[in-house]
Amino acid sequence: MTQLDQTFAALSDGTRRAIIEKLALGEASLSDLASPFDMSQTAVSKHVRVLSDAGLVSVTKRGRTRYCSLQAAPMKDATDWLTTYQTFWTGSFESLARHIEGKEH
Amino acid sequence: MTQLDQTFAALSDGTRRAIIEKLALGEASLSDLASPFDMSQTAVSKHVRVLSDAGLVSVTKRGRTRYCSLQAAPMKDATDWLTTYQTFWTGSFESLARHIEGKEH
DNA sequence: CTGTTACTGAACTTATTGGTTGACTAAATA
DNA sequence: TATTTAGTCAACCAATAAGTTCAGTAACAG
Repeated sequence: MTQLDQTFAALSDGTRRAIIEKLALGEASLSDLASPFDMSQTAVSKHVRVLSDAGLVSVTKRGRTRYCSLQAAPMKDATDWLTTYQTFWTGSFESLARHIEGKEH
Repeated sequence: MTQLDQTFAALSDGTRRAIIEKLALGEASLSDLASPFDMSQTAVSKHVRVLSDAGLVSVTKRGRTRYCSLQAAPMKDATDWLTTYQTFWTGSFESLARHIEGKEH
């Protein structure tokens, strides 16, 4: 699994995206993150582990509480990959073809 | 699985991203897509199936050949999700917090 | 008509995912 | 000190993913 693989895989689950959305508002503890969901805290803890393995979230322990916060870099890479091909999706196909062919020599 | 789940899951595999990169240059047959990879054509066919189930690629049959081409909409949704939170990653946290809180009333 | 090419489908294997429960450690509180 | 709270870890389960092989269909080429 490459970094990009892990990032997109982490984003492919609605629970994990909801966690990211909440963390975008600021740091949160694991129990804060878990409370809205209809699943065990262990399950949420596992989702956070997936996010942190992918480097999207960092976890720091203060007392008995773990605080989670977002990490920018890997998600920026995913955004960059998508926006490169966005050129195609928005219709300016020819310029993208030139862009990609340009990389190959 | 929601549409966004499927889109991100489809993008989480390097082989599938390579297929998308090739299709960004234009339509290609399944055998064209399969040839660069060190795996069976059946495996590549399955990857294309994942992409087409997610709506990222459309397949049309002409004669005995299947031609694949990119579909914009679902990937744009993924890009949109990411760029919403990009506001955070690029550092302008306060404005994102206002943006998200604004959606909730 | 015969052979080859372009695929699909079914059956199978192995690994990973997303969830559970129960037992545990560590920190705060009464 | 005793209890609750925050969280992890290990074991387990069912479902899915990513690959394989083999057999088959459909279309083109000789």
